[in-house]
This record gives sequence, structure tokens and C-alpha cells, in this order.
Amino acid sequence: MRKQTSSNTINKNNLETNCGMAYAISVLSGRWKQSIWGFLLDNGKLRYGELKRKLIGISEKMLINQLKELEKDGLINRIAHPEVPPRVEYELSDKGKTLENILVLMSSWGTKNADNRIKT
Amino acid sequence: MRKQTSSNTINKNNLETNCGMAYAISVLSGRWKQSIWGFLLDNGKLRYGELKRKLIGISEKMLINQLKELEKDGLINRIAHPEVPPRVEYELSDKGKTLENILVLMSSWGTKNADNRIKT
DNA sequence: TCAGGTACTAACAAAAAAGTTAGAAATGCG
DNA sequence: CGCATTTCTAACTTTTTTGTTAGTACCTGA
Repeated sequence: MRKQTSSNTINKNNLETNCGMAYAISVLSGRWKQSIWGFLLDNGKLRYGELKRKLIGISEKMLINQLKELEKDGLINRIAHPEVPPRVEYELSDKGKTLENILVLMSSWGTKNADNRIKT
Repeated sequence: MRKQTSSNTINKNNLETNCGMAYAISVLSGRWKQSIWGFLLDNGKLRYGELKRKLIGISEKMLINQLKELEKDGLINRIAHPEVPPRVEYELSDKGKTLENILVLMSSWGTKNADNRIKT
């Protein structure tokens, strides 16, 4: 899908491979990823449908999409039970859990600083 | 420019206003912002042209664009000297500097974890 | 007077991200 | 059989982000 030769993609890859900070931000940068991460931290395992109910406003496409990316980046585990109707659970992986310290800091930085924002 | 009623924008705003974590990530999420932040941390003040030379591959439009956003979010200060030819310096604001702890953590998390990435 | 350096701006185009809508597979149950 | 349940796909559109290219304004100094 993605054109690997566009200068857009080239620049992005350079930054991500050269800089751990950029990589860290990139794995958390989807519109819904932080929320998903937070719900999984609070709840342990959650089924697809439970996540959908918690993430108010998300579409099925975006939910799958964000879950797939988080899984690809190794932050979550997908546990599929071979049943019908299907039952799929998601949970933070060990790698995903190692973000906790950082994200707690970011969260408190954010709530402390968001109000200082200069309005447009 | 931006349509404030699209569900895209609504979702984005909801997440950013409800969650400090999302706000923190959003102010750092431009393609070049982390690099700009890093150079300003290392160098103190930098002129527009100096930044441009350091940010290899950036276009003038993107440089201005990212600087304007960082300024709007209060992370950097813009110091314009009334001279000809113009001289404009950028530096981290106090608010911008408060991100240092977090970004150092993120950076080391990133370099530690980027290799574990599951390739496509 | 006119090129040169500096920090931008504007108009447009391409690419990526997000959203919408419709539907598919698989099986148990009435 | 036909329907419900659950987790996803696929095709398509809209919105946002990023990139390209060509300028501009200003004074200085030759």
C-alpha cells in the first residue's frame, strides 16, 4: 500500500531508525493507541467487543487497524480462542508494559501543561 | 482551513482535551518536531538557517510550519531581531525544557526496543 | 541600481491517516 | 433452513499531513 520510495517515506524512515525518541513516539501515535494502551493497562485482558464499547466513536476499521499496528510493534498480544462465535482477547505485552513509567509521566505532564496552551 | 465539525476533528479534540497523555504526544508528533526539540536542547539558541542546515531534507515550508506549531504550543520561543537581513532565533521555552526528563526516557526506551520490532 | 543574503509565504500536489458503509465466515440454535 | 453473534475485510471517501516549487520584502554594500 505504502510507496516506499516517496521522499515522505524516506524522511520518516530516517528519523525512526536514527532516533529512539522518534520510534517511541511513532508506536504511540495513532489516534486511538494511547486509549487502547490505557484500557489494557487498567483491565488486563479485553475482548475486541469490549474495547469497541469503551472506545466511544471509534469505527471497526480503526479499531482493527490500531490493534494490528500495536501488535506489529509488539506492544500488545492477541489471543484468539478457536470458538464460534469467535473470541479474541488483547492484552499488553511485556514490552507494552515497559512503557508505563514513561506514559504516566507524559500523562501528568500533559494535564499540567495543556491549559497553558495558546489558543488559536 | 480545518473543518471543525468532521468526526475526525471531533475525535481528535475529545482525546486531546480528555487525556494529558494524548496532548503530550500531540505536541511532539510532527515529523520534525523531535529533531528540532533535540537540536534546541543541545544548542540553546539557533537561527532559522542553522536549523535548516541541521535538519537535512526538510523543506522551508515544513520548517516554518513545525516551528510555528511548537511556538503555538508554547514549547519554543521565537526571538526576532529587527535587523536586515533578518535574524530570528529559536530556543526552548521553560515549558519546552520541562519535557527533557520524559524525552530522555523515551529516547532510551526507543533505542532499547526498536530492534525487537516485528518486521513486515 | 542592483545582486545578495535571510526568513519567510503562497499555491499547488502527493501521500498518509482517519472515517463510512457494506458485508463475510463460521457455527449453534430454534 | 435461516438467524444471531462476533471478529474482522474490503472498497471507497474525506481529512490531514507532508512535500514541491516559486516567489517576496527588506536593507546593504559593491
